[in-house]
Amino acid sequence: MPMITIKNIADALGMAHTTVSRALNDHPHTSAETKQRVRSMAESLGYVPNLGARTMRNGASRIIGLILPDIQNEFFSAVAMALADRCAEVGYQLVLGTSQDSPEREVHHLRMLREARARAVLIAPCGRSSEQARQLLAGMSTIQLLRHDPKLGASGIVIDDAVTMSLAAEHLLQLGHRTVAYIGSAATLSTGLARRQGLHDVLLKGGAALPERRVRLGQTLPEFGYQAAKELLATKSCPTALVVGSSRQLLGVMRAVRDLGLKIPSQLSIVGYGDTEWFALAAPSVTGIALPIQEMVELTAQDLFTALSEEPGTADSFSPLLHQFYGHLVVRESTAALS
Amino acid sequence: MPMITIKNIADALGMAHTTVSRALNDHPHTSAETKQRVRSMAESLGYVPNLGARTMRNGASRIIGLILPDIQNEFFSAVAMALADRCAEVGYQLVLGTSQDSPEREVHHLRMLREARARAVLIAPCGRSSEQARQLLAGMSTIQLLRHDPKLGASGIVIDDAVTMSLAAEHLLQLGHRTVAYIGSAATLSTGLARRQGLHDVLLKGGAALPERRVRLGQTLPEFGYQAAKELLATKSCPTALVVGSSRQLLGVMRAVRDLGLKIPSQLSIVGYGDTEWFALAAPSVTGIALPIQEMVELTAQDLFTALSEEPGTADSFSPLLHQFYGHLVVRESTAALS
DNA sequence: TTGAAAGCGCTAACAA
DNA sequence: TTGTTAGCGCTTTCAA
Repeated sequence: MPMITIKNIADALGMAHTTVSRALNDHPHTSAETKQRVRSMAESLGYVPNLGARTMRNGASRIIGLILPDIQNEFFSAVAMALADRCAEVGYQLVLGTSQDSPEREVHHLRMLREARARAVLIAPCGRSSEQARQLLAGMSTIQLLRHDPKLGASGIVIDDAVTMSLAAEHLLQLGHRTVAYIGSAATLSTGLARRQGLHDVLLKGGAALPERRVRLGQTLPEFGYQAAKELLATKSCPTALVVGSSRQLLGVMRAVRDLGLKIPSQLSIVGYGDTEWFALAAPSVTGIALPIQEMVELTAQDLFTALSEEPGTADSFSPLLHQFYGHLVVRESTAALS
Repeated sequence: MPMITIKNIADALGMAHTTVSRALNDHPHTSAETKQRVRSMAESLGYVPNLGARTMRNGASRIIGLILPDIQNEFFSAVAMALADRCAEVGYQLVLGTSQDSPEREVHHLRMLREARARAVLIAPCGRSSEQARQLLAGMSTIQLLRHDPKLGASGIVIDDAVTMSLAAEHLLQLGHRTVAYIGSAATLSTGLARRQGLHDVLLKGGAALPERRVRLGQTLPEFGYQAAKELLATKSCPTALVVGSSRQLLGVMRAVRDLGLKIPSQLSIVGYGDTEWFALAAPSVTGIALPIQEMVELTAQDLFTALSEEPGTADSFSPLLHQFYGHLVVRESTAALS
């Protein structure tokens, strides 16, 4: 089955292929009759335009790149879902790449996107982005998402993790906790750093230190949470409260707590970062910090369209702001006053 | 910042652009010295190949299309994640489209993929795929995934939902349940139909009918599960067991059960389809049917590469089989013998 | 081993 | 309103 081109249509209709092109693109100076004839012929021949040719001609494709560390994370998958919808609505295609927090993978995807002449790139930087990544990004309209790396540009749509995480600290201080532990994502991520910092600072001010030995940072996987929780909770100086910076890690933590036979919240209070659907169903239900995902996605889509409506040449000029969002605490059964 | 082309490189080096092309593509009949000179010049000029031009020239792109109903579903997001990795490994780009179970959206994505001359398409059909979708798919290497629509081709990688769901029926019969209700996905989906059928047939054989009035089919969203559960459990002839065909719906069901103040499992046994991570953490923990997601993804990737290694012209000839997988029951606290 | 020429499908000037 | 010509960047003949 050979691909039909505008030339085939032109031949079949005995006209020039440029006329066909104009008719298909609804060019103003074209007779209504021609348009009609061309379109029905295109239809009956099964014509499918060649995006590659169009891209070459126009110098830009209709591809939007989305680079996320991971797409199992409900946070990221919500973003991917919403953006996929929005892109389709305006006739763009979404190319998805997962970096798995690896700078090499990140740069690979950026390179491919550049090769495809992507119209814009949405990226949650891996935290150790290479110089090459910076250069590649510099040539494309970029929106940083959920995570922010100043090296890659000023603009971004993020959560103020320090302030948001401090809600957990205040909540626990209020309940009388003074020995708090933390499990979270690696310090190489902007989020990992800020969350820990926010927790640390407020706890300290409240007279509760967060020493290294009660902190475990690592991959946002259930497995890491499990290991870290086992380590932290097996010590003699067992903390009275535990904050977990990633809902994926929290899954593992809950399993560990169950294995260790710890009673929540009487023996240990737990606060999770995020507010995944299962938090309310867990035994006991988990106190979490709800994040305004929908609002962030909304703004991202808006920024994206602003970027798309600008000249393809002027990269990164559309939105030089860092938008900060804030979460709110949702208290459930997993936290209680220190008895 | 203008885009560098092979012509620019050629000019800078005083050679023909064809030589540059050959050097960059590691063509056999090219001197090692030329290759070296060309490559370092390409590097220093910041050359980025134009995929559009290459696509036009070759008649095929390096794009893989992935069309899923939804990507929040852990089932689908696991697939998307794994495939994104695999595609990147072999230098392909993954274009993600979400159909939201709408035939129109589905056909839109297929059309765009065809326009982009996608090398292959992986699709979980929406269940009411249009004739146009069939035609578009016929021109591309296709692998049906997780769901199967015979209209769109014989091959596919799916779960034998009827047999797998019958595990739930057997389990409940064994526990003495005879009044079972079912909440699941729409009958337009191959999965929706098969799951209900599998449950129905085995229950009937065991002397427990599954009448219409104890069945609610609809969208795989928590909200639908919530409503459906409220309806089913508020009746006088309240069932003693409830099977839920979608883990997303189950989230809503659990909320409804909690709102209604029903005791699980003493007043109601619950079996979920799938075995999401939170099943083990819920209160009470949920009996589920674990599905071999990883194995399926593995096979999908394998089939995909077979397809890629074949001639671009010969669509759909690579894997004319329907691979069926089976789940297994994981018994937890939410099911108990009828007292 | 390299160069010259042609053409992939499309659109934008310009001419008719 | 339509046709002619040219060129986007690349690879593949074919010739040198």
